[in-house]
Amino acid sequence: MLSTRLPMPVPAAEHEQCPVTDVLRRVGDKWTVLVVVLLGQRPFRFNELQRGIEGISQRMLTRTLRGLETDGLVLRTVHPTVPPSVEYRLTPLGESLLHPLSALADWAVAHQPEIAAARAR
Amino acid sequence: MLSTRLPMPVPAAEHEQCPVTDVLRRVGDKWTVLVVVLLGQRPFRFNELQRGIEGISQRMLTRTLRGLETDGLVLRTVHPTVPPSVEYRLTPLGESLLHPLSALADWAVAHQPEIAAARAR
DNA sequence: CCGGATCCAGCGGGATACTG
DNA sequence: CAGTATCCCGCTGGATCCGG
Repeated sequence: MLSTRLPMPVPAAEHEQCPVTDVLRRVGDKWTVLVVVLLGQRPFRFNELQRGIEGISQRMLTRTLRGLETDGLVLRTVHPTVPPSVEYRLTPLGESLLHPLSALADWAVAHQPEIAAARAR
Repeated sequence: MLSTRLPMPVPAAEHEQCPVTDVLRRVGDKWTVLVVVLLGQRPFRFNELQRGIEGISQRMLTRTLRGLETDGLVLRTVHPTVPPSVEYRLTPLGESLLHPLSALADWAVAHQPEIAAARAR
């Protein structure tokens, strides 16, 4: 996709709505990764998730889950009981994201000391 | 790190300054990935980079490069010529980031159709 | 050529209160 | 229980001008 010499500029159209940047910005927000990791363990109910993540507000948990649901990474199932209970689980697509995500997570953990050392300077 | 049953909430201290989230937010910003990918090809000079990325402003290119430099991912070399020329290149740490990054990029490209389809609904 | 300084619009994200 | 509706604030990122 990108030539080795790059004589021409990367056109805006190519990175303005680039799927890579798109995914990275989604995953780069404050809570998404944490939610995905938790749902990677097992399905969760809404309040269960909120109790599971210290510091997240109802609003942000809702927004995060809606975003993941919109992208087809999370499946939302409403059980019409009283009181209602809603279950969230990763879709196969969501589970497939866990692999490259944990690869980057491993990199982050492995090189954390180098990054910290660089920042100290 | 995370138990399989999660009886206790993920403490805020564990994700407030988590190295994984830290890296993801850095990489999730608007221009960083693009710059890293370009520098993964060969060293670049400042204006050369700016011409190479359509739409980036001087300010944002500077900020992006400073951030990468601070984290030890990019090396900045000033050649004291007139006019001055500054060369940017990836450090070994920066190059090592390319691998997990491209893994996630590959995932994004591969599943782009599924995500687009999910969003359409 | 390579920035720094300043100003400003937009969005991410938190707190709180209310509802089916 | 599982949200929605408001309000508000800080930070990201863009535009512009200035300086070594």
